[in-house]
Amino acid sequence: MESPVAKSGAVERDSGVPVFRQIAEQFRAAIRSGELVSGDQLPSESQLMDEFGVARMTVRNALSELTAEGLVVPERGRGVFVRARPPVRRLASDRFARRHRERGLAAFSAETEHLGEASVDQFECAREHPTARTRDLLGLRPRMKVVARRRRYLLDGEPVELAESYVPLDLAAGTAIEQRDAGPGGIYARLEESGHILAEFVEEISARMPTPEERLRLELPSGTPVILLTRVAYDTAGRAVETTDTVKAAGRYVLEYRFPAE
Amino acid sequence: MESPVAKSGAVERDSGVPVFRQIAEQFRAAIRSGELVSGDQLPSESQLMDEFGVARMTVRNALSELTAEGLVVPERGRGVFVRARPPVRRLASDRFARRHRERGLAAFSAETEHLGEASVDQFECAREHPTARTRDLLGLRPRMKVVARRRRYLLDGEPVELAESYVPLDLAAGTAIEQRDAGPGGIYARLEESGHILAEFVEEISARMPTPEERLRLELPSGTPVILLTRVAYDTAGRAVETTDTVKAAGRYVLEYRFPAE
DNA sequence: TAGTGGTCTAGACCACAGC
DNA sequence: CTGTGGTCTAGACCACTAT
Repeated sequence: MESPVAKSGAVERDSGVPVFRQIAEQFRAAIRSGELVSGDQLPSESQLMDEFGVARMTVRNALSELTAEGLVVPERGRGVFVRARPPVRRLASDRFARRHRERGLAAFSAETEHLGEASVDQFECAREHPTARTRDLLGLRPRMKVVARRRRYLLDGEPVELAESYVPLDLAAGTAIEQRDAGPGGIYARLEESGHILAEFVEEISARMPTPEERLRLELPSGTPVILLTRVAYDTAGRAVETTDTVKAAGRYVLEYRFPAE
Repeated sequence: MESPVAKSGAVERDSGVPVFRQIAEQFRAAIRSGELVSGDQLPSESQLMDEFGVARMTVRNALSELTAEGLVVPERGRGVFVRARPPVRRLASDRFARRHRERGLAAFSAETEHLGEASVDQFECAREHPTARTRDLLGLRPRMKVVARRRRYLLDGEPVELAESYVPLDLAAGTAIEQRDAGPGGIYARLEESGHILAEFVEEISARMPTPEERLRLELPSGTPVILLTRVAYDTAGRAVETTDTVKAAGRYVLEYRFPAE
């Protein structure tokens, strides 16, 4: 394995800066400068031990720091590679416009129409008691139930998003909202058909590290955070008629919002 | 150190699940269930070695996994603690409303008016050539310069946000935009005074792990991502008159956007 | 001074990828 | 088969915190 870093492999033992951090910094610099690009292989651990004259743990410490930063991805039996940056997907805030529903597109389809081939490979639907948070978002009284729709979305066969939608039971009972396929235009279209014309969406965005379960289901490399997006839909009477929690792989998405300066 | 996990400290050596991961999972469960709460101290490394009958590296591996997930924070010479969750700050999308400027509040002040005492402790201002990305966002021709304002914002004395704003030089030259204190209402107020009435904002949001420099400047514990927010301000003529890149500690913020269902 | 986490060494055995 | 990263052991010295 030839690496620009390998040749200049030198660390100061008594500089006060830990050796493993010096090694990590050399690779950080190489990646920043473009010397190493997406998919490039780093020298193996044993090569790095030789080149820097350190123990294996020191090398692994350096590599795990880079892994935690999301810069490199180790592959068992193969090597450590500079992380490939999948193309970024842009979600514009008009993605729930009525014109999309009128063309028969559900929310996720409208979002991703130009981004790839969308599909759902995990789906659960149930009537249940909402969590306190969901109850607050929907403005429900205690003991009222909701219809919960949980699903995993794929784009071109790769998992990109986990979503959980909740609709108050009195609005969803017996409708296509309780079916796997909620019909053309999705659940928003069904809600409007039953007289709840949508007036406003409120979205909340935050980010954090994924839970182990989310890392598995979204097939995330370590060192990559998730974006949490919660949307609440209000009808023209000001009632919250639906809320969706989504977990997206950060770095695969950019969210865009436009708003007037008033 | 008494810990609920410590007493049930048991791992299966040949279950196929790595021992360090089993140890980590026990603490994850304890934190999830509320058995361990913010600020609680975990058993020390040597206690964990005894309780689980493993080597120190195995214990440290478990702890570093929890650290990378942002669940715990090690403190040198003191111990490992369940991470304190600072209060979440909500930023509503009306935070740039003209009414705030008319009250003399600059953007950050309007954002954070109810959240704490805002201040700036690092400031740089320079005329320079923009990066390709900034030039695109502002729709500038090559070789046009911008005024760059870089600063670090504090809330109640704690760093919460890094911001870099860019204004085309022809709009900023000689104005208060080049001063540290851009005056009442901030740079948006100055732009409107010079005839560029603001019409629309476009914000882009993404998230990633911080660079080492960002981690230092924002005093972030490891295992906590940052939210990147880029805003472009357009005037009534449709010209991009300003753009700001901000880096926020995720987990300290929730962003909120409201938009009509159209 | 005793206890904590931070760094580092020098080994070992394993599962997995690729030839 | 060889080389890779994944896991684990058993030590060592250090800087820092608290008492």
